[in-house]
Amino acid sequence: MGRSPRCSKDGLNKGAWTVVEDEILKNYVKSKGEGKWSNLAKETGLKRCGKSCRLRWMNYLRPDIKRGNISGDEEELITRLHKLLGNRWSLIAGRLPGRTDNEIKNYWNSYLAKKAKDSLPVARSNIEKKPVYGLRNEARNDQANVTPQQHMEDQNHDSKVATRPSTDTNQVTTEKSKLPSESSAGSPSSTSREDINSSDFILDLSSEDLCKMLDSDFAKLVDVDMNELNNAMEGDGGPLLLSEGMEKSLGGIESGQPTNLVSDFRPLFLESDDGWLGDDMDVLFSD
DNA sequence: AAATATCTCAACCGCAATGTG
DNA sequence: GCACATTGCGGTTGAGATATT
Repeated sequence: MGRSPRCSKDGLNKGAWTVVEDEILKNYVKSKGEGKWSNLAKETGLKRCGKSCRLRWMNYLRPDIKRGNISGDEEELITRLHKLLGNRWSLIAGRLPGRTDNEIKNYWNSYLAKKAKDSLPVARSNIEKKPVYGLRNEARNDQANVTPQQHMEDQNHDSKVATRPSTDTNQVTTEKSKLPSESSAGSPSSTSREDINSSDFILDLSSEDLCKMLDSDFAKLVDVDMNELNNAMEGDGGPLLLSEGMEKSLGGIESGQPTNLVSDFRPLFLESDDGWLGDDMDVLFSD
């Protein structure tokens, strides 16, 4: 599966990984830890670029990766997070223990995006249908003739740990301050008040992670908006208006009524004199 | 049974951010 | 401050599996 080797530039292998390559990579990470991907090839003689090694480790060889069908809860969480964050798959993956950004991205593109596009509610009846693919996966897993990779996979995931890897936290804390994409996959990514206030979503986030998310991303978002808003207010742009769709998604805001994005979000994202306002909500959070 | 369409997912690519000398 | 190397992310590709005609 996957792409076939296209070239052997610089003598590097491309395409599907072999069992031997996987073993080399795993052994290296075991002894040296993650991070020094470019050194890996030099020190082990593995004919793979660092990028490829990292990808293989992150998406496949990590011992804590969870395989199998996305559960209904996970699907709902993905949907909510995508609505909130857009196509920031690594950030979304950070909230789903054992799931990789690639896996979530694939799942979204192959299934949830269509659902979102069709504006279908997340109906259980549809979820029940999905196991058409789930059955396919199960059938694959049950196959007696598994590829060496699949075999390894099974071994790996039999012993998988359900806890989040420490890198997940790093993913959140080191996430770049990109704004949520609105152009992504034709799906809504506006930040809805309903989502922000959604108790189950909030409960799903640990206070630590949420604070990190807010500190790393939305605080910057607000900073940008503050500057841009000031310019817009004083310049030719006039009051910052939200699109009709965005207003609707924010809920309770009459269409056409000028909306001050900053003032709407400020209570949620900005710090008070005594610290982030969310601190007061910590009692609501659970880990 | 064969041809065709659809789906899945591992892997590649390009870009931007970050680190290093 | 600059140039180069490395890392990380999101978008995209395409082989193989499966479903449909």
